[in-house]
Amino acid sequence: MELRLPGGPAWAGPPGTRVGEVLQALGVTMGSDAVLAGEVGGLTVGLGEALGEGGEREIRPLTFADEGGRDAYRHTASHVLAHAVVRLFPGTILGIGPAISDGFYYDFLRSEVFTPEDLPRIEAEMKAIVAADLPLERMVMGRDEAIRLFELRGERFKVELIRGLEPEVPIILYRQGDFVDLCAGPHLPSTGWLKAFKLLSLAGAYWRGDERREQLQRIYGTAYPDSEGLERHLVRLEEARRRDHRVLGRELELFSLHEEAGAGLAFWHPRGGRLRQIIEDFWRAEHRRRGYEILFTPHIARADLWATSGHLGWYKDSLYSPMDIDGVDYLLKPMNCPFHLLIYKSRTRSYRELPLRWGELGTVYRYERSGVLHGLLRVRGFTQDDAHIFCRPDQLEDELHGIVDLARFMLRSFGFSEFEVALSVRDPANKQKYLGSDEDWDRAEAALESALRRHGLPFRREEGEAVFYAPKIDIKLIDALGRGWQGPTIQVDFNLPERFDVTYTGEDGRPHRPFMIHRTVLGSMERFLACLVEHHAGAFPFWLAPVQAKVLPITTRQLDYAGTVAERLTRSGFRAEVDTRSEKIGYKIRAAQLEKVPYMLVVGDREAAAGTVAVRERQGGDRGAMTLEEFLSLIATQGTPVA
RNA sequence: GCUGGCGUAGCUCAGAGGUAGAGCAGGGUCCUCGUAAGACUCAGGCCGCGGGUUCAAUUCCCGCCGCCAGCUCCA
Repeated sequence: MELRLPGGPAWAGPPGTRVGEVLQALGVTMGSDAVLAGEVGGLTVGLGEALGEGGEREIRPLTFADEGGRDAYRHTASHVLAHAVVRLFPGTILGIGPAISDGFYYDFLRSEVFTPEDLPRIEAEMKAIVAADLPLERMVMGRDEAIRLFELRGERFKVELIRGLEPEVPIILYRQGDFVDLCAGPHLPSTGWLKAFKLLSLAGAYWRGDERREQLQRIYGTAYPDSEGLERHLVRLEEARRRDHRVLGRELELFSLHEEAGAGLAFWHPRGGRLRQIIEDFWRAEHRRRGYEILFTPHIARADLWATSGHLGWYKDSLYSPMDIDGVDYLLKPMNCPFHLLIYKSRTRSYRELPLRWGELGTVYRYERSGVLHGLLRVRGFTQDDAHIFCRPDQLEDELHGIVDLARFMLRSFGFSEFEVALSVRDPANKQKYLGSDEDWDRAEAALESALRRHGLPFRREEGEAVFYAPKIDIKLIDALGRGWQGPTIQVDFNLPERFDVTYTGEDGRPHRPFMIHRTVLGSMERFLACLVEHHAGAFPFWLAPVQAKVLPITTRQLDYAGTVAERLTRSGFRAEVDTRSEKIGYKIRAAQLEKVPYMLVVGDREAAAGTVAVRERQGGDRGAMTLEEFLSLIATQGTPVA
């Protein structure tokens, strides 16, 4: 058989040769900081794996920079973790232990609970296993034999896993010393290849993610080929903690949550309120510019309406209990769409008036289980930047294109430039479980896809991910730390137009069913604020900053002048405040800096006499004195976003 | 909802079966100062809520509420 490096030399030899030997013969350097695994015929293979039969194929060396190499590395770390745990805590039953995007975990069943104090002990044991440099031996075993082996060891989850495997799938086990695990691999050749790793946290997790099954204890960790990589990861975690919107939200007085009021209900403070108003004003103006109308609808409606919409059925877990009004049940709205449909139906619609683009900053209430609530990211009452578009089939693609364009424009304006786009479409093998005609689905999916292509946006096509009534586009924002945040969602809805029997009169004088697009750009005001806070680490760009300039008098002598300066700025439409405390200038600067105010205007006797301000930037420091007019023209262009 | 952890002043955190302390923040007085913390002083607490054990509970036990890390789900 013959193997060839991509665009490189070839190797020929007998089947059964190990991947590592082939790579070595081809002059590839292997090791923790070099090549960790290989890829043959599109499959990741461990270096210790013997190559099967096959014609001429490509062999690609994988390092930690490749997903395959990284996963092999971390997956091995998870085995070392499990090995250490069964050594320290005999009788522990193993769940599963995969590599994940930032590290690895392993799930364990054990009657006693792990405590944070156990982690260093387990880590120490892991280091011993690494120091012993135990080779990882890959074994293929008969099904019954494997089941017997794990039954003997009391590993009932492994037995369950094996029983669940398709008969033609080979049962692969990996052994390191006295530790054996069911595992498809691949792995590093030996435990000594692991260099830097750390156990990070403990959590509960259900066996196979099913809450009806046993709850296991999960240990999370991460691993890198060098301590610098691990250190960088830990610094990143620290940075994420530093940006936590729950902490910054309190420190910057943006919002609060109150036990007295109930979990998951947000209170917007004056500073947060300013920010929200700026966002909403910008949102409304941009929507009007793009042909949207703004609607306002109630917060409650008769339960019948939610029966018509179908929410009472398939959405009932998210609804709050009805309230009785004059003997009729009313529900708090979980969505705005039925209301917009009522407005649509308030009179007959002509093909001439389509598309209708109707937006609403609509506050909705959805029950969320207590355990999932999280700051402003997951709440029970929130304001969506919702809109519904009713259009003719021939307008669908342009409308979708326009929405994507609006979404990008808005997000760029708020400082986001990186996105991850997913297009969720039908499962082609299972078409009957979806509402709506084949033709409509094809049209909608094609229109969604072409809207993305026209924008040149790279996207992942996810078959079978669409909900039963709508294909959709989901756009994730990537923040300053590379984390993803759910942003715009665009759905073509095949359910509600039918249920509400909405129509328009076509050129032919006959009723036609319009397409209904459901979309949000920011998601919800609450979640978007959280996202903005974390993305900017609380240091909002000038146009969003709740306080744009803080006037800092050197002594109380300049209080009057400082007041004049602030007033002048306020009258020019900026948000300015004076620090009137009797403190030294260093103290006031520090305070303003911690408040993350973009501009500090220091005014002493010199400035008061000359009618100037000494400008200090949040980043960049002292910019020297300038007249108030000069400062106003400096900030004049910063009052609006630059998309 | 489940598992584990946590809940003491606005914030960060000490403390202990005999009913509480620090730093920062806040108020006051003094200082009037030139680019990241001036001095002194005052006030601030149903020790999350309810029940139990005890002579005595904020401390121990139980329940509830809330928060944190996850599981699951979603805007």
